Order: sequence, then structure tokens, then C-alpha cells
Amino acid sequence: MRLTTKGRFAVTAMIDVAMHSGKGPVTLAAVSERQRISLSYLEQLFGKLRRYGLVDSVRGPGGGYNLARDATTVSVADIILAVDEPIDATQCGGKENCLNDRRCMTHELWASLNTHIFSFLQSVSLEQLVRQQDKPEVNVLQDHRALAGKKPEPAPVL
Amino acid sequence: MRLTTKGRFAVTAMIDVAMHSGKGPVTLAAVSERQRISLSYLEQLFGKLRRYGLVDSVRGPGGGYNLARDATTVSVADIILAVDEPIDATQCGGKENCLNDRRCMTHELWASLNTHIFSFLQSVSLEQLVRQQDKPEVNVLQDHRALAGKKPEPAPVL
DNA sequence: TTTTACTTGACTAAACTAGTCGGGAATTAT
DNA sequence: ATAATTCCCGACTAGTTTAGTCAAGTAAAA
Repeated sequence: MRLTTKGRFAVTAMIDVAMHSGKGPVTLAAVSERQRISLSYLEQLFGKLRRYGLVDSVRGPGGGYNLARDATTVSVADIILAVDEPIDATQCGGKENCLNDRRCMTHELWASLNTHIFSFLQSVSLEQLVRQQDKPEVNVLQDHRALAGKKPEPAPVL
Repeated sequence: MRLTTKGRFAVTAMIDVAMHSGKGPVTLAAVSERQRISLSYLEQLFGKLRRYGLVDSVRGPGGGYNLARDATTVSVADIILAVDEPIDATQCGGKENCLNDRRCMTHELWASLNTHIFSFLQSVSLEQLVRQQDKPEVNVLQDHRALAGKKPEPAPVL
């Protein structure tokens, strides 16, 4: 799992498509204008989203992109995995190296954190994010933050 | 919060110091040899760890580094924050820009994830990691992974 | 006073990020 | 047909970050 602005853009763009499809496919030009993301960059991102089966494309005039699956079945994790490719586990790849014979000392720690992050992102669906747009005052994610049990000070940035 | 190999190295090195202090300070040369981390790079990392008050240095022959605080009071989050500086929130800084007037659509999502990751790393103490070294079969972190409820397949890498 | 060891800052190759650019290929409207 | 629209794809790139190296110190013990 990689967490970059690329992934952020992809999620934002997917929300946009989810919100505006219905009257046919959504063009990248429209997404670009609404979300202020460069068209060429969107093309790059949607190429990946399409290859991962998250969107369907329609060519020609009146074309654009549609969600390939229902918004309830698409998780944020899906979107991020599609654009921020896995960057295979070179750190510790399988059982190998790590450190003199035994696996490196923080192995379990990072694996655990990984799973944590992943399952969180998997627990949030595109549909939830779309609903949150309509009613900004109702925060779908609040329970998660409550669970964290942290005071609402300047959150450390990823 | 930033998650790079730099932070990993720092955590690994801190575990090493925690395990080997007792017979006086631990030299970076020793850590370098045991953990296969470049000495010069360790110097850079420990400079930061010292400035953040996580270790104390003793100069001269027989010198080296000691933990400045008890291992039970040092969290993994502390260590990572010390070496992977905060990289201030340029994405959305405060209330500004984000997107045409209202804050960008994924704002809450990332803030929430952030808090999640942070509180997890804060919940793991250096002392726990040290104990895990002695008894590798008992995994201090297993409850966390169980909590995640994910099958143990190739975990996505950070 | 020499050696050991920490301290600091400047520098750098390689990788990655966040894009741009230019040319296509499919489809529809005229 | 052919022009317009839209997706498709690969090559290219400026800037930043990572993961270090190198050199020149300073402090303290033997």
C-alpha cells in the first residue's frame, strides 16, 4: 500500500464520476474542470482504473467513463491499489535476507501496520464518500476517528 | 506521518540500542555491524533521535548512545516522527484552497486514515518490540492483526 | 596528547512523483 | 467521407525525496 497524492487524485476523480454518471458517461474533461486535475494526468490514472476493471470507457463523442461496478462494492483500497501499483516487497521479500539469518526485527510490526491501513481503506466504500458529499455535516468516518481515541489536534500528515 | 525505510531503520536501530545498553552506552559502530546499516546513515538518524530527546549521547572512548527514556514510554510513532519529519500539510493546509470553495472531497478520509495509522504506531512501545525479539514465537502484535480480520495472504506493501 | 567516538553540514546518485507532450484509434454527427 | 470528439498510449521531464557518502570538526578518556 502506498499513500500518495496520486491515490488521492484517483479517489477524488472516482467520486466525481460516481456523482455525475447517470446522464451517460462522464468525460475526463469535465472531471478535470470540476476537480482541477490536469487532463493528461487524469488520462494516465483512468488508464489504470480501466485496466483494473473499476471503470468502463465509451469512446467517441458523448463518450467518457462509467463505474464498472456499483459504488457500494468499490473500496478506497481498490482505487489506490489500481493507481499506486503494489511496489513489491523488496524490503524483506518472502523469507529471504532481512537480517543475519532471522527475519528483521521490525518485520511483524510493518506487516501488522500494513494490514491495519489496508483494512481501514477497504472498509470505506466509494458510495460512502459520495453520500458524504451530499450531507457534509454528517461524517461517515467519524466512528473511525472516535475509535482512534485521539484528541483533535493538528493531525500528523501522511 | 510518513512511512519510509528511513523510519524502519530508525526503529530497528532503537531496538538494538534498547537490547544492548545495560553494559554502558551502545556505539553506532556496533549497531551498524549488527543491523547492517551504514554507519554514516546511522549518524544522521541518531542526530535526529537525540534532538528529539529519544536518546542520550556519551562522547569519547566508551561512549555511545543510551535510551533517554524508558523503553516502555517510547512508541514507534515517536521514533518515526523524529526521523521522518512531519512534512507539513501542504495538501490542504488548514482551511484553505483544497478545491473550489469547499474542502476537498476526500479531506475527511485522509485525516481519518492519518489518525488511524498514528494511533496504531503510538500503541506499540519500544519495549514490546524488544520483548518480541527474545520470544519470536510469541507475537505481541497478533491481536492487532486479528482485529484487522484479514486473511494472511501476501500483505500489500507500504 | 592521542585515540575513540560523537557532531555537523555539505554533497550526491538513483528513484520516484506528478506531471506534460504528441501522436494515435474508435466512434458519432454532418 | 470527414470532421469532431473522446479515449488510448508511450515517451519524456523538472523537481523532490531517499539513502546514503565525505570531510571536518568537538569532547572526553586513557
